[in-house]
Order: sequence, then structure tokens, then C-alpha cells
Amino acid sequence: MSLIIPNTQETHRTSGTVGISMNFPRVLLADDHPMVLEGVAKLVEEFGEVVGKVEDGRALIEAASRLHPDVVVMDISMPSLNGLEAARHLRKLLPHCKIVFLTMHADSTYIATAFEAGASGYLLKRSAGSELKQAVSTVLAGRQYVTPLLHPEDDPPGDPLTNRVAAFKQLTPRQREVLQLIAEGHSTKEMATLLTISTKTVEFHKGKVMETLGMHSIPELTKFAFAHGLVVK
Amino acid sequence: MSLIIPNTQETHRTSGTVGISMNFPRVLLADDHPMVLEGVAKLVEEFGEVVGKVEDGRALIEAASRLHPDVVVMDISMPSLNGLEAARHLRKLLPHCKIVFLTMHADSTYIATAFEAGASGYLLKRSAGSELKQAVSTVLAGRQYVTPLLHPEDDPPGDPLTNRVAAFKQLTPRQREVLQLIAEGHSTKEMATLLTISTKTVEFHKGKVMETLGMHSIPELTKFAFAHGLVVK
DNA sequence: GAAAGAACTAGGGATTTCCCTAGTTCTTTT
DNA sequence: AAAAGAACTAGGGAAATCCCTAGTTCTTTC
Repeated sequence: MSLIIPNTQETHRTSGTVGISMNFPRVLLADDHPMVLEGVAKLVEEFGEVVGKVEDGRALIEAASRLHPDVVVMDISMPSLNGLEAARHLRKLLPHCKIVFLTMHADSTYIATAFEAGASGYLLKRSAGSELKQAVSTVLAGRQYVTPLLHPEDDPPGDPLTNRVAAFKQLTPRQREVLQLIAEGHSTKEMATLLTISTKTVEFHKGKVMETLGMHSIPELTKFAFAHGLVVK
Repeated sequence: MSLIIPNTQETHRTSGTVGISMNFPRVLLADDHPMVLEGVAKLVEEFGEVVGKVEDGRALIEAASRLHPDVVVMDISMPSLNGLEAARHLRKLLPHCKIVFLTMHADSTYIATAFEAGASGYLLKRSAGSELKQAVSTVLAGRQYVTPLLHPEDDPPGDPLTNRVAAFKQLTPRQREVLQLIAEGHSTKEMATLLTISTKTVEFHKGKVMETLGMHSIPELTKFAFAHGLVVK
């Protein structure tokens, strides 16, 4: 099974002008953390020219329309205008400019949205530095690049995690009920009393939830429940 | 109002051997995001030697005791052993090695804790790249460096978290270590292997943490660890 | 309205956790 | 240097858990 990446730009794979990997590409960088921005710039300078460095989405749009870079490497979380919105603008403004996201967000909902917004590449800050060059040359060659960290092959067998949001929707009502109670700190015995079923049944539901979500510990479930607003505070 | 920075290392200001800014310092880097780690390494290479790059706190301890760097530049949020705990270990292991934190956390509770843990410098990822050199040479000269972004004029009024922070401070180093591992989802057996102690001892620490914090479930501990930035994501 | 599939219910048994007690090491104080 | 206290270490036994299997109810489909 593979990550679902909506291919809104069929030219990525078939355009006649692409396929040539550029020698020394002109790169525009955007990240709201200067320390990271400048560090990444040094990495880019090993294989390309850094034509600009900006710290928010609006500045990115301005700089891009002025500098006409071959590729933009940008964060998603940025002040003023976030990376996803900036990408949508950029696609209309400079249709030939490639977009690579470099972000903390490993969530697959982000990556799908990113490609919908016009991205050709997706890296994580957890990715190796060498992937930057790899990603830039791949997208300039007209193909897409997604960091191996997000590739489904690496997931535990059965790969229920390809999309945790989707997985969440697969939970039955009873399972969601139990998940919430778990995250609230209730013991199996307490849940059994609360739901007027046996502890064994509660244990079964708990096990099913873990299996469905591809998780193996209470803290993981707790964080998940939080991330989905299933638990308050 | 001003930031309270406990001066646990009076030699910072008065030792006879300090005051000389080193020419080409040997720097050890720690950050759990390789892309950032490698970028920052490039920045450091402009003024010093990068003797090592590691991606978690436990690897940092190992590398530091082997490489004896002049200064360690590290993140706070790291898997396995967070930066603050790693700093406490480091201070005992290599008393002459300077510690500079480079982190996202602009919270003033973090910075106070950082200096308590043995730091001499505190930078943000929002800080300018040039501050890195500035910070390293300042701490090697025996003084402290805090990024201008954190200067007290910018602080929000009040501090509602005092109670929890107080409770957190009551934990022993070992207890904090175990708390982090619990919140990361490790089983007792895994923790025992990681810490090379028996499961029984891990269980004892876990119990003590719960008793001290007045909590009675793993989810509660997990949320607490999150609220204190002890765990990433 | 009968068959099929999904959801909910539980039992048994190995494993792990919880709680109490207690020895050892490390630090601080006198 | 000795004593005291705190932190860390770990054992034993009761309780709770995890994992597998399996019966019952509820819903969907033909």
C-alpha cells in the first residue's frame, strides 16, 4: 500500500521540458527560524545557489515573484502566511517553480495537503541533510520526492499507520469510547464498571484500538487521543 | 523584572584560567533533527571544529565522555534523554566543558532550569545564525550568553504554572529520566535494558514519580511530561 | 427471512505491573 | 572520620495486564 498523493499536476511526470537535472539550481529558502534557515542555506550552497532567504510566507511570495528561483524550499509553519497557502499562491504566480517542503510535520494529512497545494517534494527536519540535494534534483528532473521516513514500507507489518486519521475513523463507537477513557487515565477495572461490562471485554476493545491504530503503548494512545481532541486539557 | 539565572558555577566569572577566547574550539553538536543538526554543523565549521554530531541525549553523554569537546551545543527536546538531564550528567562528567542550549523553547522556566542544569549559553532556533559564534566564544571566555530575543522586556506577566513546576523540581534526576522514558511509551523491561538496571528498580522509580506528583496513571504522567516539554511531538 | 459479516461480549493462561520491604551507595553535616 | 539522610538498587507476592480463542448480538445484503 502507498501514501495517497493527489496528483493535481500531471505535468510533473509527463512535461516535455522537464527531465533535465539542472546543474546549479537557484534556490529560495523560507523558514521562520533563522538559525535553521542559515544552516540549511549552508547545506544548499554545496550544490546550488541560494538566491534568497525569507522568514515568513508573505515575504516568500514577494521574493519569489522578484527572483524567479528554480526551486523553493520552505517550512509549513510560518507567520503571516503559512507554507501551504504560500504554495497555492506560488503555483499560480510561477508555474514552473518547484516547491519542496521541509518541515517537522510527519502527519500524513499534511503531506497530502502539501501535494494538493502544489508541492513536488516533502522532507522532514528529521531527514538526513543529504536528502536535500536528492530532493531538489529529483523535483527539477520533473519527478516527486518524499523522504523515506514517510514511506509506508518502513511501517510495522500490516501498515495501519499510513493514515492515522483514516485509522481513527475506522474505530467503532465502543472503541472510541474506550480510547477516551484510557486517555483520561481510567484503569481497566474502572472502565468495566463505568461501561458495565467485564474487564475482559474492556481489554479486548483496548487491544483492538491498539491494533487498528498500530500503537503499542498507553502513552502513544494518550497522545493520539489528544491530537484528535478526544480528550480535553 | 529580570530573568533569574542561578549561578551554580561561580567559576564562570572569576576563575583564573578563563577569559581567553579559544581560537578554534572543538564543538560537539546534539539535535534530534538531522537536517538542522547538519545545517548548524556547517555554521559551526566557520569558526570551530565539529568533533561530533549526535541525535539523542544518551548518545551525547557517550560521545562527550569519549571526545572531550570544549563546548557542547544541544537541543532540549531529544529522545531517550532530554537535553536538561543530559546537561546534568555532563556537568559531573566533564566539569570544564561548556554547554550552550539551542532550542525552540522561549519559555522563561526553561531557561532558568537550563542554567541550573549547568548551561552557560542559551540560544533559540529563532536566533540569528551569527549568534552561534558569539555565544560559543562568550561561554569559552567564561561568561554567560543569552539570546537578545529572550531579554526580560518581552516576558508575559504572571506565571500560572508555578505549582506544577515546583512538583517537577522535586523529582530526582533518575526519576525525571524514567518519567521521560515512560511518556515516550517504553515498557518497564525496555527501560530496564536501556538504563541497565533491573525491572524492579524501574518499577520503584515509576512508583516514586507517581507518589511525588500525586498521579495514578500513565496517561496523567504522559500529559505532565508533555506540559513540561519533557517529551517531543 | 436467511446468510454473512461486523461489533460486542468474555474466558484462560502467560506475562507484566503494582506495592511493600530492604540492602547499598553517594552526599552532606558535624 | 563518623553519622545521617537521600537516592538508587532490587526481591517477593498479589493484582492487573496482554494475547489468543470463542460465543452472542446486531446490521447489512440478497
